[in-house]
Amino acid sequence: MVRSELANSGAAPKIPRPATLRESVFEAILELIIRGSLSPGQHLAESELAEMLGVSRQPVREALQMLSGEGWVDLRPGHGAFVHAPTVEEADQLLAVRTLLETESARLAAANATPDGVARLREVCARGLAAVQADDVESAVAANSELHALVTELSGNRVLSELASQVSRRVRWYHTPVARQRGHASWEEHTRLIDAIEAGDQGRAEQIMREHTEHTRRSYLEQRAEAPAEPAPMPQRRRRPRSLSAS
Amino acid sequence: MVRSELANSGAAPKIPRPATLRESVFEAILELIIRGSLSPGQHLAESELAEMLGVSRQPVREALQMLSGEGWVDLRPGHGAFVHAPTVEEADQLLAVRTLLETESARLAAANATPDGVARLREVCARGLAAVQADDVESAVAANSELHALVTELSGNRVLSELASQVSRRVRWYHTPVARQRGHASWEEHTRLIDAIEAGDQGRAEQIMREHTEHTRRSYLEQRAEAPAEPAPMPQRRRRPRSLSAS
DNA sequence: TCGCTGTATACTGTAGGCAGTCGACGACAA
DNA sequence: TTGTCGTCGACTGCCTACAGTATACAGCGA
Repeated sequence: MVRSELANSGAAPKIPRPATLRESVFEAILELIIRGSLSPGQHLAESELAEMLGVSRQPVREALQMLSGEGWVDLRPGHGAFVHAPTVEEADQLLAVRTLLETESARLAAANATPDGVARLREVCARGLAAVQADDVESAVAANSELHALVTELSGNRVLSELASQVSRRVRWYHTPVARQRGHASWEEHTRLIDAIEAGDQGRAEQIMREHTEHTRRSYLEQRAEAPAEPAPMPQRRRRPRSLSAS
Repeated sequence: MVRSELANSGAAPKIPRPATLRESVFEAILELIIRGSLSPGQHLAESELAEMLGVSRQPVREALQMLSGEGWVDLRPGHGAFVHAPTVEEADQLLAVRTLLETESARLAAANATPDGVARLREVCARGLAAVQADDVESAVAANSELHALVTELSGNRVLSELASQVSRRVRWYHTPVARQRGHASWEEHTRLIDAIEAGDQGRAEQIMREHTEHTRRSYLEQRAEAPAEPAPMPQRRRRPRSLSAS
């Protein structure tokens, strides 16, 4: 049977359709989480998601497990899946780990830098700067992720790179509002970082990356201290409001 | 229907039966991988595993995905699961990441040390030393894992702790032979580490842990340089030898 | 009015089965 | 002999269905 294009009904974002259904579902749900259509703590009923996306429960189950593996949802056996509700403490710890991983990545990238790698860094950096100047926050955030991922890749340690990417993806979830504030300053730091990498100066690259990520971390915490957190991350399990989309 | 105790036929290790079937299956397969009953690169047919463990394919599928999330098996869509075959390079990178994570853990543990935490460390350390003196390698390795896990836990950063544990579990896979060599020296380092943590000396704790893990890493690499690696990690997909157990 | 118990409901966990697809092997042609 | 095509087998991906279980609500008794 030809697959029915993941029924783009309602809030379900359309997707380019990767290899398997479970991957499509994975990305669809992740998109819903990142966009905020599914709020933290919300219960995700398999059958509901399945119906909404036009597939059976099986690929939904598998997608939820993939999401659980990356920390996006919590799986309580016998109770189902819940959108992960990160506490301030956890976010802080996550950002600390990110600093650790990316700092080491920067150091290694400086140690192993190639002209080609540096050129790629500069290209992404230019794109990011352009986005900031055009006030295009979304593109700027995307470029930021790309740049950091590239640095980890250039570290030459694939295990480190994958771990860092995974952590960074989660960080990105609550990163957008911060990016809005910092804009230019952040990209100026990026430029200095690339200079250090190009010069092969491990110590400086390390130092810049540490300050950079720590700066982001502080910004996040301050911002969150003002806006005193989400609407109580308690396990919501209402008698289904008949629609998943908003909440 | 009452579950039939995961048919302990053949090489399948018996298990205490956790909450769900997929977790049981997860642990059973993991055990088989760690013990070497399933060799790196080997193709894992779902139906075969299912039959062997006395369950249907569904929980096997889900267990395989969990294993894939932790890097134990590779999932090639449309082709199934293969026992992950780590190259020397990957193992080296993994050990490097482990050094990074555990070094930071040690520093934080020293910063946040409590008398209770230190007491727990000493207890595990004593057990490890006893095991080494009794020439009980398996217990020594287990105690070693436990000790390192405890250090990360005492760091106070749960994200870091989980990440480190995950990495360490994978390291442990090829750790046993190394442990055999180092024995005493390793536990002497542990003792000094605990002293540093107790004293709250972050720099020293960090330093000791770095040297300790780097030492392990070098030992592993030397050892693997001698015994020139596994029997060619190529995707084996033979016409099923009618039994999974050995190879 | 408050607490407990029984019942109904909805959801998860698991089983079994079907269809599509990938790879291997053998036959045929150059 | 070598390269190509067709057939066969096996396995994965997905779907449907059933059983078990936890939760919520209503009714009952104190």
